[in-house]
Amino acid sequence: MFSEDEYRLDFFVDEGFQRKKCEKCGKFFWTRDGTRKTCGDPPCDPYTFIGSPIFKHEHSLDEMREHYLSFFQGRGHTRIKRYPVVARWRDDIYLTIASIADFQPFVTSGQVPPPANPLTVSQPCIRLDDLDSVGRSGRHLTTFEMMAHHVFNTREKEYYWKDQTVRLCDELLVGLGMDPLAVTYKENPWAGGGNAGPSVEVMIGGLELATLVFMDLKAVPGGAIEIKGERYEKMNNYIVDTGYGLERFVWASKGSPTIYDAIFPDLVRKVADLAGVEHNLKDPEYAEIFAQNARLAGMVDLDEYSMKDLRARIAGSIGITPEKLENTIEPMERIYAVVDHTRCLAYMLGDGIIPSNVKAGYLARLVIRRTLRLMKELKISMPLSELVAMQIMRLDYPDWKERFVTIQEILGQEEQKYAETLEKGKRLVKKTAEHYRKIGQAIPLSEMISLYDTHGIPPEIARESALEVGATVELPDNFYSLVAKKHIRADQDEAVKVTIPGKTELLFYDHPFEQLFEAEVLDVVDGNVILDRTLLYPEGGGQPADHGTLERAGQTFRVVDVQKSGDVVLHKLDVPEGQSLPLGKGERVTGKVDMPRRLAHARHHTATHLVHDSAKRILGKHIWQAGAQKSEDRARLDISHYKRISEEELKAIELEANRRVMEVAPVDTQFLPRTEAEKLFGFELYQGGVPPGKQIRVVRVGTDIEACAGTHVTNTGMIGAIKILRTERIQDGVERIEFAAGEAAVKAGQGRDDLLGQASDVLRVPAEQLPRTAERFFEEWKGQQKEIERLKEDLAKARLKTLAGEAKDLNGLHAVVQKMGSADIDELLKAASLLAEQDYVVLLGSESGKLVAAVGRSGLEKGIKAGSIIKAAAKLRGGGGGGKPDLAQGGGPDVARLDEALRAGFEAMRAGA
RNA sequence: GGGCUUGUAGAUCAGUGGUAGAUCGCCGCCUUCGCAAGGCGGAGGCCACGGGUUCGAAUCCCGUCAAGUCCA
Repeated sequence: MFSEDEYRLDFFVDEGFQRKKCEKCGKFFWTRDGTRKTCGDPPCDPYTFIGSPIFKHEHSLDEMREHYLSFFQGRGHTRIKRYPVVARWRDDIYLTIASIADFQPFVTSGQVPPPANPLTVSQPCIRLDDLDSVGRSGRHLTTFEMMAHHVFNTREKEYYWKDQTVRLCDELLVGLGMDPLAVTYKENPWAGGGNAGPSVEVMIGGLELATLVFMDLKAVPGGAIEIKGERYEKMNNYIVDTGYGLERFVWASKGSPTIYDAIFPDLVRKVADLAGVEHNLKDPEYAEIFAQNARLAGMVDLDEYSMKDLRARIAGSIGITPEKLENTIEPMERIYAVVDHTRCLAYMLGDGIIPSNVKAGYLARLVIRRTLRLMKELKISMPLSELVAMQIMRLDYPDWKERFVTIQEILGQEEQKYAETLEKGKRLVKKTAEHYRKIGQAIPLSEMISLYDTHGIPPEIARESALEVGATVELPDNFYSLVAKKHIRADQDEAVKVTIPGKTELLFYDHPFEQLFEAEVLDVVDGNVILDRTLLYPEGGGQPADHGTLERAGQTFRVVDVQKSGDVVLHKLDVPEGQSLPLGKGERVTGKVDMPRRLAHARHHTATHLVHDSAKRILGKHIWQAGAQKSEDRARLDISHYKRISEEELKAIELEANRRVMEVAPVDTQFLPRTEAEKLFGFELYQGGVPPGKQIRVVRVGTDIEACAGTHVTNTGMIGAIKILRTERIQDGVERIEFAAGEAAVKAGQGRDDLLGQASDVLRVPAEQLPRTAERFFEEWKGQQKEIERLKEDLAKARLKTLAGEAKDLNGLHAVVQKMGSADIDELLKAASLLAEQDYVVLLGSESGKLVAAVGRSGLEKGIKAGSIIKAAAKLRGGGGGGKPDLAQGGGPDVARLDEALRAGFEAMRAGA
């Protein structure tokens, strides 16, 4: 917790603010209003701005954003462009959830200077935590713009801190026409993402318009300060992190019943029209329903209160029946949600998320499917892509409009895919429901969970289908929030890295083709040699470690692995287990790089950049690298793409990549300050993940520019050739391309020639005729299989008479026990079953070890079982058998003992009869 | 990254170790002026692929490929 001193600002004193304790929640707040007793935050205070706006003039989103940014620009801040809503520069979150997320982790940690200081930005953010409340509460959104001014102070230079931050905020609000007595600044310690600090919430009319965070603590185990159960200590840099809700500012300026009516009234009207819902806010009684709904929903958390209770309270307070309230409000809730979700999708897809069953793509699919369900409930038949198009058109992003064809295709495909999943699901539910109806039970919850978990059938839809057969299921109100909440955070690698002090000079960047180097042993750690300088490349960026040797006084040691740890490079030597390292501190060694291996890696690495660039040209701008791995004889590149890559596309990519090889284009590498590199080349730099540090290495191969620490050839011609080997779909929305470069490409081609050669040898035709010949052989083979089948049938019929003639009497039954030469199991089965049809008891055996028994009607009546006959007979051949009472088969490896087996079988028949 | 599920006729699916099935669709014949419906008959299956276990595998086990889905 923070003391009062943290919040006692000159500004508050100058302006005559008083610090008070809220009589409802007990929190401290600052106000100019001497009579105020509560903190201003619901539920301590209700919404009062609905119907009576906080600001003097109505503003649209664009107007308010511009007003805000130019306000701060005029007060010494640099306006910067928004970041994408996909947090590609982060590995701990998928989506940009706040403006400060743009600057984490490297700017906030002080490793990298900010793009400007102080700065202002309006950052679109996506949060899916409260997905279920969107549309219902009147205030929740999946997508919002967080307007912000940020300051990154250090011990050396402070721009401004708490006082000026609050002063600017107050000036902005007063400038917009706020009543100075209405605002409260509520004290609220803030913590998140490994940082913490004091903060104030800016409340007016019950609405939280902004949060001003003063981040000056970082999480440290055992730190001196405790907040919300975590230990923290002071940072050397301290950051002003503000967040002003653009949409809330617009809402506050209009005082509309809901935030949705304030920020996109045009689209709400359009979607309402499509759904055939009359939405007339000019009707005071009608508008009051939504206003009251928003006021009361503002007071509660939908997780805690059930919707039903809330509805009853609202209906009571307006004086209408809950039914009327529901009929009025429910369709509009869906319409609001559709408008909100389509804006969310515009941002997600516009910024390049490909829907998938994993990662950020899954979040996109979650929203897509939710929207489709809402549209279906509203009976809107328009394609989803058209609704998203409307959102894109009202935003000023030209590149999105350019990319719309792709977005349209993606959405169309998702819509179709979901329809198929539901269609399949409904059949499955009906079958399941049918089963439980027959045994007179309701469908158990476990079954419903399995339907959702395994087959993706939402419980509402399952219940609907099940109802047609007759079963009910309970469904918690916040089902989807629970799902999304679990999704929002990415995996965080908790592996604690021990940094080893010292620094190894990396020689391979400046001298990529030198083989020999002299070095001194700095240290030996855990069996690894640390040198003061090295030419050996440590594993990283999907490129495996170099191999080579270290030599000392005529003794040579093989280097089998090279890893980077902090600023040092560890060389693992091939030393038998249990033996200590033969090298010691301070010794001089001569190192040598295994050059063929290094070159193979370099070729594959540069080739990876070319294949990536070609894929982008052929498939579209939505292509991002999702991973890559190189080796000596092949490399693989994973790219985001929404459908399988066709043969033609693959060939086009291969050709395009090889054209770049033939152009013999130079490969440029340079170290640039991170912020400058980002400014010059954008986030497309980060294809292979985000490298740490101030300086990043930028590799330019033709039109492809990436941040990359790997070793490359110096021009594309050195690659020689690129041969694409195959593609694989490693996830929905991620395609893997495998290819070989250089010698490996030639060898891969030769390998394929070998396959063709071997196949043509077998069929004795030239390779050109292989497809035709193979097809002919396959067709002929199928025809012959059928012919054989028919012949066996005929053969069995032909033998029937002979076999029947050999029948022996067995207590009034006709028994046939015969050897059938080398007949196979099918022939035996056919003959035996034909005989059984004519009421014989049959046991047939072949020299190949097979036995078949069959029993006709009379035999069955006497209780003779074919299975018992077979078991007795097969036992003699060292095997077993079984089947149904009227037909059984068996056999054993002891093929010679056919006569004995038949005799034993006959005995079993006699015993049964 | 992990879990679960699936792959059988053109389509949808039965088939839990013993001769591969149903429905729809397709073809032919009957009926009709013609069409639909109906009746009769027929074609159509490397049971995804490769191994293993077994006398015997669509079925059990392992692997590969393809697909669906939930979660991190």
